[in-house]
Amino acid sequence: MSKQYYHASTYKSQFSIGYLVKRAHTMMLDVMEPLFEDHGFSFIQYVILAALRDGIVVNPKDICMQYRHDSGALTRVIDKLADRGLLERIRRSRDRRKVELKLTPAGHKVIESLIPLVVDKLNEALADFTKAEVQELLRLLIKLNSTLQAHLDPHVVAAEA
Amino acid sequence: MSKQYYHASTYKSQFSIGYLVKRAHTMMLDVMEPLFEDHGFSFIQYVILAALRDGIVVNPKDICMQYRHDSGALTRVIDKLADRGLLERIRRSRDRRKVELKLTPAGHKVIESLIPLVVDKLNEALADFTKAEVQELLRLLIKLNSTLQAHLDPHVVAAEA
DNA sequence: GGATAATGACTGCCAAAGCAGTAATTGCCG
DNA sequence: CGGCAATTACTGCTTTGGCAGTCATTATCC
Repeated sequence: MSKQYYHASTYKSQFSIGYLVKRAHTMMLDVMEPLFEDHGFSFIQYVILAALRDGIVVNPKDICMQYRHDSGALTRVIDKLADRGLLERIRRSRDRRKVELKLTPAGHKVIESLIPLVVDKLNEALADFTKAEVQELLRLLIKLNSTLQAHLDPHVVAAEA
Repeated sequence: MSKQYYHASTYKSQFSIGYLVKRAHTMMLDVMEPLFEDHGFSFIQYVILAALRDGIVVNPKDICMQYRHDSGALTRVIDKLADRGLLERIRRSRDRRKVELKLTPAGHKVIESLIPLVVDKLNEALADFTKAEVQELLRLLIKLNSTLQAHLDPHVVAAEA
């Protein structure tokens, strides 16, 4: 059905998209995590603040799915951020099962102070790239992600009803 | 010093290389992990077997650095794989601090049986890509990784002594 | 409309990762 | 050569993530 770029008989991890993505992610963590720890935040805490800032997530459930974080563990992380006054939980009457997460002014201030540090590191990581290469890498990653997303979603693929 | 692709004032996570790589990694896990669990292996166990198969790592230390896995935690994972007879620890006289990990025939058999499953999923994930796109994505990821690697290594960059 | 299933956040328990410290071995430098 | 720092694997303890189950709320279906 799908074309064969990889073949079991010739497969080597070194040229696997999976391996290369994992490796990139690993090294990104190595670069980024110290930034946040210096400011008293774990990586997942940064991720949550940044995702809220940019509207990537609204509810805890969104974070669980987007970042593959356990629901139970997440509750406790959010507790800590809320205790520090960086975000608040809001129960809307629309669907009272859901909790809407919202950055407080203090939360906004924190995430905005971290962004420049991240931007610097990203620029360093891309120092050898031309502008066209960066754009192409972005395009291909976005394409890969949308394919993976479609492959994961139980959503309807074909036409029906 | 380094060119500015990202700027703090316009930064949005959605177009961050870091975010996109993390997202791809997350979804790869969502796709791959069930494969291994069905066969009684965790993802990290698969990673270790595959890395040994392809010569990416030799010692526990290699795994720690390559995959950012805690040294202590890793000892216990290796214990279990050794208990199941999939790999063995060898002390060479060359440097007796190091432990060389080696797949047993049973270990080889297991990893070879898992590879086709991985290959299938990778091909599905790349179904919408042209061959040229795949090659370009590989090239750019490898380039990104080598830049990150250089940035992380404490090794000497400039000329000296 | 009312029973039943599904959803979302949360809690308690267990397994795994992260941290610090230990022991054995090796590299380094006078 | 001899002392000290660095490296590697490993062990105990703490923190965190993963899992199962609960409760409240909403959607579904007869």
